[in-house]
Amino acid sequence: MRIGELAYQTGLTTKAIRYYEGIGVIPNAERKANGYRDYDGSAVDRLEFVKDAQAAGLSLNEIERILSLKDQGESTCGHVLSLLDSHLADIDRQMGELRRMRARIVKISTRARQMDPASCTDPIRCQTLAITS
Amino acid sequence: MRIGELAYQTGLTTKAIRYYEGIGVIPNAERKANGYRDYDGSAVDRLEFVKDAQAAGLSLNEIERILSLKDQGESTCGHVLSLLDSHLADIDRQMGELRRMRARIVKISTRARQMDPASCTDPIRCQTLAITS
DNA sequence: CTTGACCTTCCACTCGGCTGGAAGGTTTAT
DNA sequence: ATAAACCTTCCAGCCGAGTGGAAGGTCAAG
Repeated sequence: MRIGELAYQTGLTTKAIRYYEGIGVIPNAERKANGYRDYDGSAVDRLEFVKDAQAAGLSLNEIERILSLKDQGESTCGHVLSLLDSHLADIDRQMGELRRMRARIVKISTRARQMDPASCTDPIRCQTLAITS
Repeated sequence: MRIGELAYQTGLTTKAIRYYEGIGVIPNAERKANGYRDYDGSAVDRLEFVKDAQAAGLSLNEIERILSLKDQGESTCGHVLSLLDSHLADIDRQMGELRRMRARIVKISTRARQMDPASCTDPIRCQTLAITS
């Protein structure tokens, strides 16, 4: 199958597929006599894996690591699972950050809304945002 | 005060301060006879405002909008508050995304751990990540 | 024979928030 | 006199995940 067909089947663009090949997420494609890339069904599987892994929040770099381990025959799902675990920790960290940011904004808003609006015409002087904790 | 002193007082780098000036977040600095930038105390206030607004998750672009309104004398804390509100919505959206991602990873992990490890040596075939919902 | 739909490569650009370095000018201390 | 510690400008590059376009090759249908 040619790259356009593969793109159609996976829902990716041909650009993205070539990009993945360029950065090593998928191996260099076989070529037909005319130079066109030639894929078989396993390419679809591999790209679906890439998509699922991306949807789980893994970067292309992490995905490449998983797949290169696999290509060396060394990978087990254990590797993937430990990567997912560390990703889970990362997500929790990000959520904590967002929660802190949210709390800060709520605090600022609440305080600002309680102020006398007449005395509050300059956002720097009225210190709307000036909360450090 | 020169830019190095301002950087020291605000905890920013001189590079960052010049960058902020370049993109209009802070106004063009006064210059001394030798061409050096010359700041007064209000620059510290303004940069502290920028830092606080950044810590609240606003982009430099949004901060610039707030400050340019303020510089035109049109800004009230009301503007800032409505910006913060829309930011709150944005944070909630991001948190929802992270929650969904987290749930997906937990689901994948749980399922994968229940599989027979012996039959699970290829992350593509064992479909560790193949969850679409 | 030409049109259109494919395919190829390569280079540039996007977003945001800076940082690094080169090449030069100024001030202060020794 | 000279070193160091400032300052100036401008240009380049980083991260990630691609997208856009140019210039050209290939193949099938009408």
